[in-house]
Amino acid sequence: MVYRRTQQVVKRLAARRSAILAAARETASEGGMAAVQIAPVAVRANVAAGTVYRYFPSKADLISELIAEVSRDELAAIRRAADAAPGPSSALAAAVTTVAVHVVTHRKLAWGILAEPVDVDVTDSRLASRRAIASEIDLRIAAAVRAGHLPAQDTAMAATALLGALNEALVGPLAPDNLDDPGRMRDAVQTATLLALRAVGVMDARARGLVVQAALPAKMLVGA
Amino acid sequence: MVYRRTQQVVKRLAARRSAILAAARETASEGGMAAVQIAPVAVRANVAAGTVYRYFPSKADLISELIAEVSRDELAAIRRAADAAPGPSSALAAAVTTVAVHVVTHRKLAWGILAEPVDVDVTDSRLASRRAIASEIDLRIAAAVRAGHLPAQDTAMAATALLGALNEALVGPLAPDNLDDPGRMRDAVQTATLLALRAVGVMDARARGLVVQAALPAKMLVGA
DNA sequence: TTCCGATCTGAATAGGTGTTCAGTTTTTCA
DNA sequence: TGAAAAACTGAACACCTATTCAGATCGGAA
Repeated sequence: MVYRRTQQVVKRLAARRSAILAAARETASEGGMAAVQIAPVAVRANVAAGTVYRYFPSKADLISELIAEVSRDELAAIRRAADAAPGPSSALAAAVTTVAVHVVTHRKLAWGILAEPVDVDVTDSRLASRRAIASEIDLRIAAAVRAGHLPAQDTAMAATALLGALNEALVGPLAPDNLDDPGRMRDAVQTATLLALRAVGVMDARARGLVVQAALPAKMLVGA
Repeated sequence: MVYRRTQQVVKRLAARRSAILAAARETASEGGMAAVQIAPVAVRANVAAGTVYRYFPSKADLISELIAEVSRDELAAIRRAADAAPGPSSALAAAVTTVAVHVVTHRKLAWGILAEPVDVDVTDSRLASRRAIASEIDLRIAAAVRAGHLPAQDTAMAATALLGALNEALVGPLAPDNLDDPGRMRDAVQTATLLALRAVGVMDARARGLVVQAALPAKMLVGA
């Protein structure tokens, strides 16, 4: 054996891998998944097209990992926000608001991860991503139900529907325009969150209160 | 002028056009939009691939018209159901139930029309389709608000979110399995409809009643 | 310094499907 | 019946981008 991966090399390899993923993420954020093509991503990451294949077996794997990464970040943010809340209802509201804020602030990326047509099959990672977020919301709904704050219900379907409502209202093609305007964005987030919370049975008045409370911490997360 | 389109020919042309569209629709129903390729559709419609292009300028046009057609049918069903209802709340419930029943009974088609990746750009027709359905729901929500049955709200976003909830819960990748089983299907439709109605502010108890009432007519529509 | 394997490069390749079009068939009408 | 026009056929083409791979370069050990 005359060659061994030195620490330095290991680091550089890892850095390159990250660079490629980051390039893919930036590209998706700017131009949607359609823009995530091997050649442009490679250029952005300062490598040749062929090099991408030394790090990812295929484009599908690259995009899958991009989806997984974004999904992990989002999940972490949701947990952070929810765990900081004083009770189950607040936690749910915080979780939902966090999702809402995240998707409006990264609409193209969110759309790309959720539903934008891609030429490779990323069904599985999209499913996993959805499942992860939905499970987390499911847990929070279930906790609120146990606390007697919400009516008994099919929490899995409730979580799914809640996210569907949020996504369609905020990132789907029928989402309001001018969501880049901070004021409109805040309104949209609050309105959508209110709808989502009412869907699972939070009473209207209570929901409004929770939304307003939850909005601040979630807003702060954006800067982080 | 030595050639004129005779009535017979006009009919045959129209029939062929319909046959091609029908073939596309069947193909989409069975295999999703991904299966809608020119060659297979042409075979199914008993024409050559080239002939498709005498009726539709491009695959994008073919699919766009497929989307528009399905959308028209759906809209008509919604209106029929809602108009038959005794009051604004019932009308809304009937409309929502109709959508729910339609999407669960034609899940692949619904998914294809809503969100499945397609290799051609059908953004516009998808948008138009969503907009048409959403507008109709919007109207119904607004009517219920005017009647004092629902709190004042952003009816446009409410309609969008409501449909998002329904679609995600019933046709999205997280929808329950075994929706082919009639019992499960009925449960899923009722649960999703309940969630959707609560989102726009229908009180829980009232919503349950409306859902049960609306379910029957909507079920009947399926057979029609 | 020198050698060898790992890594990188980027032009060439591959594969799949929408689209075209030259030739064939069908239809109309004098 | 014959001629002209429309309609149809289906094999060939075009296009696009993921993927490959032979050669160039880099990094580590003796």
